[in-house]
Amino acid sequence: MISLDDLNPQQREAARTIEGPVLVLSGAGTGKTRTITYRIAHMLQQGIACENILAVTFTNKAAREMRQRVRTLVGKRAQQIQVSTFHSLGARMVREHAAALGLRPHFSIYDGGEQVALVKKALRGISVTWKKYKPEDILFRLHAARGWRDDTLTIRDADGVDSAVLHSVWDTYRATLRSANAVDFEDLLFLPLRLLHTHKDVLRQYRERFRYILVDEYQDTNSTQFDLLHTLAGTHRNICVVGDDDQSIYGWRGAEVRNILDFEKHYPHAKVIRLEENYRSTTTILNAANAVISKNAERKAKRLWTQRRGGAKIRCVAAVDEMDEAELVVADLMMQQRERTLPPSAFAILMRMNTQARPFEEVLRRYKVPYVVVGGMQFYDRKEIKDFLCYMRVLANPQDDEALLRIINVPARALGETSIERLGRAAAQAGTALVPMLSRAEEIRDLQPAARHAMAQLGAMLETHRQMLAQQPPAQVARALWAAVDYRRELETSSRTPQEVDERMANAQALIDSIAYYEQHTQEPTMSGFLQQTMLLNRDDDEELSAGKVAVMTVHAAKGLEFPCVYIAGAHQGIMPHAKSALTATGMAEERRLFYVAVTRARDHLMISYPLARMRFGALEQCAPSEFLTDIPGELMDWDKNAAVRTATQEETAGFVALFKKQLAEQQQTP
DNA sequence: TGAGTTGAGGTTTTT
DNA sequence: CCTCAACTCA
Repeated sequence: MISLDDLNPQQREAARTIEGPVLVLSGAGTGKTRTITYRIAHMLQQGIACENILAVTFTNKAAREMRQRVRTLVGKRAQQIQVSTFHSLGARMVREHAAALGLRPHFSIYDGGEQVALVKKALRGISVTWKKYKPEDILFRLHAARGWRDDTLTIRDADGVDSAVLHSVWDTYRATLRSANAVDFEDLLFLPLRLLHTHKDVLRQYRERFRYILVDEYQDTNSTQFDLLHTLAGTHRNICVVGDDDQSIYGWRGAEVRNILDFEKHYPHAKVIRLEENYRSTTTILNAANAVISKNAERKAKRLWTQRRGGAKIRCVAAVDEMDEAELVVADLMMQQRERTLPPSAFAILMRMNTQARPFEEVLRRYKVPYVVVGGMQFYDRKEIKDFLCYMRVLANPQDDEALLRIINVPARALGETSIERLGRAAAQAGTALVPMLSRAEEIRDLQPAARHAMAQLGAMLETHRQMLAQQPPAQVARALWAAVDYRRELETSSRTPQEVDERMANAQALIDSIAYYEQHTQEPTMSGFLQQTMLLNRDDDEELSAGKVAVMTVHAAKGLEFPCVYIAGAHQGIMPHAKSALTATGMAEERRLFYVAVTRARDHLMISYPLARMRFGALEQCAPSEFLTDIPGELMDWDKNAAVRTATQEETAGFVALFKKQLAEQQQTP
């Protein structure tokens, strides 16, 4: 049994208001997850059935955490509650109604990289070079212009891009997906929406089932996600959204802050609850954060406060260049660590871009400070993992031409560009996908005998294992195919050391293990089921890997996290705010929110740094301190040590750096 | 097919 | 400056 008395009055109000639309504005560190989980537990106590609750998040990690925490509150029956990401919910709906949406059951899901590849291909097809037209940009425009009813484009503002090009690319893109029996990430939201609007019975069924909807990080929803939620919540309007407009930092990806700002317009008479008591940071840090964010014009008024008094001042440091900045930060970090006997995991170094991490990595490595760069090369980004998954995709969905093209000559089978092109032409003529055409290689006239043979062999191998899939569990088939593929041969040519070969083989092996794991935890395991799940599960929980290490990451990656000691690096004009975003008012507002998110990650200590000059495009460039620094009241900051933030001369800073380095050297000698 | 060369471009990236 | 990708020649 849980008691809502454990919550503060506002949290309690949020947990207790079950019926009707509710907007919970939860500032950073105000116990959002706690409130949500208590709310769910309370709903169950009120007799609401598990299966009538739908909780939607953005990340798998958030979903997992929510499920876990509800479970500790209410026990095993929590498993019955549908807690999922937008995309996994969508994938499930698409899977359950594949036929109605014109898909065959074992459809593939194309990720961002493959979407870009398709756009490139389409552009090449109409001989448009993608110098001026960046594929990512085209893709963004296409998805923004797409209507969910059918796939027609409504281009309002082509803005420099030839709309005929957009239409042409779109047609090719859709046709390719269709013939590959594949969907892209956006389809996982669009197709459910279309389904609900075209099949009233299905709509009724989902509304009946999901009578209570809860949405996390609502400020990050895009217009499709909004429509989907709005459609599902249609008649009952039992929708509770939780979010913080001040932490909306994904506008560039299509997130609409307006969704949260206009919630009361979309849902008249909605109850609005503000969570403003912060349980994370010191007064100093919160006051600084409040000062920065209050400069934003359009926002839901709120002011974070805490019962924690005072706190250390925010330190501000200017370094000579980026390398010096890294030295200063790491030196300080090591001193803090010693003085306060904190583990490395108590520290985070936050930056605007991944590329800024380089000097920090170098210095951390030099001083043997354990660290992780969060968001670098991910497990699923590795070539061997992608190749493995493509082999499995080809098995599960023989129409998946993209997957086949990736692995058709990996390991090398002497199938070059021309042979592949001939295969493609023959397949197009026969009106079939590439995989079935492989087995009919002898029908392809102009093929070299060697290529013909290689194709027939590959086709036979794939066909054999595809048939195995009908009788044997997926992990077993995966193991068999992987052995037959002789991928080690590929690794031996592309790896530098024998250890690397073993390591990369082990990576692929780990995937086979995860198929086995999936089998044990799923009622009707299929290869395509595994793949669909895996495609949506990127950046795996590297929590174990990151335990006990200093976290180096972008501010975006740090959202939702907290650390006793935070360093914000590269806090200068051009980076924070970023020059490209500072051009528009909305961009600027988002940069400010980003800085706000960075500041509010800190529990106790915050140090902000920037280089006075940095190498850029080969030339040394002067850096001015971030304009956001001037918004922090002076009494909260400590910059008298170096006076750099106002106008440090090179000499002043150089002197400071020298002093700091000397201190560091002393530290090193007495470890 | 693969290594070497040239040239452009250089934000963030939950799924 | 440094990286990535397209192009080029052996």
